[in-house]
Amino acid sequence: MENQDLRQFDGHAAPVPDVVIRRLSQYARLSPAEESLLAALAANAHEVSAGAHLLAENEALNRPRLMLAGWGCRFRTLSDGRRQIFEFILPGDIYGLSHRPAATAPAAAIALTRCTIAEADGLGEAVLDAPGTHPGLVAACAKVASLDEAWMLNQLMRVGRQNAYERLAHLFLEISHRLETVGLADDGRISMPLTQEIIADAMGLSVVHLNRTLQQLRREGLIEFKNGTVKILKPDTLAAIADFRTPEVAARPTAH
Amino acid sequence: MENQDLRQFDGHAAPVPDVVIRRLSQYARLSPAEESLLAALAANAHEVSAGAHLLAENEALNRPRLMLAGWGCRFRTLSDGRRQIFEFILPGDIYGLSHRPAATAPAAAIALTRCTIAEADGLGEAVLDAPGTHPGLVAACAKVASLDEAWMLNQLMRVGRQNAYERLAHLFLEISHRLETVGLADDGRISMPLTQEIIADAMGLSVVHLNRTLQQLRREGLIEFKNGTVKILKPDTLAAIADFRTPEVAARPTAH
DNA sequence: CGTCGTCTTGACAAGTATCAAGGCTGGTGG
DNA sequence: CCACCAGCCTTGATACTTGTCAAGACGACG
Repeated sequence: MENQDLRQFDGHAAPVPDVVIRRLSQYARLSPAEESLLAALAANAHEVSAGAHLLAENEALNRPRLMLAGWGCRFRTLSDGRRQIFEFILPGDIYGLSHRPAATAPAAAIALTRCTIAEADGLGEAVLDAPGTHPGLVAACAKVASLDEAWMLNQLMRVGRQNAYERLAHLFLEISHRLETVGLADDGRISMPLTQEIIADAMGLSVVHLNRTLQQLRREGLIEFKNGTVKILKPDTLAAIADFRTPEVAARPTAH
Repeated sequence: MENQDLRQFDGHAAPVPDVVIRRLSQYARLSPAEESLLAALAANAHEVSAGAHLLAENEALNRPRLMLAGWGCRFRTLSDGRRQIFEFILPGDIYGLSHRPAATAPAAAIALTRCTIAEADGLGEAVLDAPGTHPGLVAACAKVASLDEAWMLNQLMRVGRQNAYERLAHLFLEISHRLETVGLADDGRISMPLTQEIIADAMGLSVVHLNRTLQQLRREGLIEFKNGTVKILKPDTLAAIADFRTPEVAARPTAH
C-alpha cells in the first residue's frame, strides 16, 4: 500500500520518531528523562490525511503537537477565496502551543500532505505549568517558537519587498535549511511534496507566474524541481539572489 | 517651542499617561494597585526624537517599554536598501517584551516621530517572574501580545494577497481601530504623522504608486488625508473593500 | 479508456515600479 | 524680511512585473 517512494514523497522518510529529538537537542541540552518523554510522545503518533484540519482558528494554544512527518501550513483566506499561507509546518516542528497565557490561534492550520502527528500535552504542561521540571525542553520550545517568529518575518520580507525570482530563491533556502536541521536534507536534495498552487499561495503569486519563475530558476541551473523533490544546485548563488540569512543568531546551547 | 498643532501632529495629543491604562483595562480587569503601578511607570517617561533607535535586533526581550505618544515601527532592510516595515508601534503599545524565556528581538525598532516612552521593567518582572502578583496586568499583556501577532498576520495577508487599493483601505481601518482603543480617534479622525515613504515601506509599495492609490481613495470620497491627519469617511465601504475584520475575537474581560 | 488534477505555454491585460520633473512648504541663514 | 534650500508630495511618461484567460500536455488512477 505504501512503498518506499511514496513514503519519501510524503515526507515520511527517515527515522520518523527522531526528528523532534534531533531538532530540540540543537537548541538546548536535553536530559535523558526529557529525551524519553519525547520518545514516549512520539510513540503515540497518529496519521492524518492531506487536507485534514490541524488547528482551528481561535482554538486554545495549550495543547502542543509534534509534526513528525509530512507538511502542513498556517493560512487564512479572504472572503473572495484568495488564500495566503503564512508558514509551512515541517517535520520536527511544534504547533498548537503559545507561551502566552490563554492564547488562541490567530489562524487555522491544515495538513498539506498525509502527516504523522503526536499529541504532546505532557510537553505543554511542562512548558506552561512546571518549567523547572524539564528545563531543557522548556528552553528548546522557547527557541523553536522564537525561530518560528523569525521565519515569519522573513516571509513578510519576501512577500513585501522581493520579486518572484528572489522570493523563490529565498523559500528554497529556507526549506532546505529547516529540513537540514532535522536531517531530512540529503546534500541539498529535499522532499517538497507541494503543488505549485500551494507554493504560489505561500509566496503571494499566481500559479502561472510561479510556474514561469520556477522554470527560470531551473533554466539557469540553480535548482532542480520535479516530482515533489528539490535539489539546490547553487546555494551560494541563490543566497546572493535572495539576500538570505538564517535566523539562527547565537543562542545555541552552551554545553555540548 | 511646541504649539498645540505640533503636539497633535506628533501624536502627542490627549491625556498621554492614560493611554496604557485605558488600553490594558479593556483586556483585563486591573486592580487599583495595578493601575497605580502603570501610572508610576508612565510618570517616569522620557522623550526620544524621530529616528531614534527603540530596540536593537537581537536585543533581549525582557525589558518592556510603553509607547505613550508618537509612532514607531519594527522593520528590516535588505542589503540593497529596500525596507519592509513589519508593524507600527502606536500609543498604548508595549514593546520589548516576550513571554518566551530568553527571547531576543527578531527585528529592530525605531521611532518614526518624536515619542514619549516609559521603561517598564517592573511590568516585565511581574509578567515573567511573578505572574501571581499582578494577574490583571499579566493577562492584559498576554492579550496585547496576542493582538500584535494577529495584526501581523493581517499585515502578511495584505501584502501577500491584496492590491494597493485594498491594502490601504485595510491599513487605515487597522490604524483607526487601534487608535480608537486608546481614545485617540475622534469620530474617525486620527493623527497619522507618517511620510508617504514610510507608509509605502509598510505596504510593500513604491512611493509613487502609494501616492496615486491614496489619491484614488480621496477622489472616491472614502478618506481625507492631509497634514498627517486621516479621516475615515466611509468606514463600511472601506471595510468591504479591504475585507476587514478586527482581531478582537471574544477574549474580552469577563467582569466589567 | 476516460477523467481529473496538475503542469505548461501563449496571448493579452492589469498592476506596479522607475525615471524625471515640477510644486509646495517649512526651516535656515544672510 | 527675503532668498534659498531640503524634504516631501504630485504628476506624466514609460517599462517592467505579475495576473488572467484559455488551451493543451502529461500522468495517475479508477
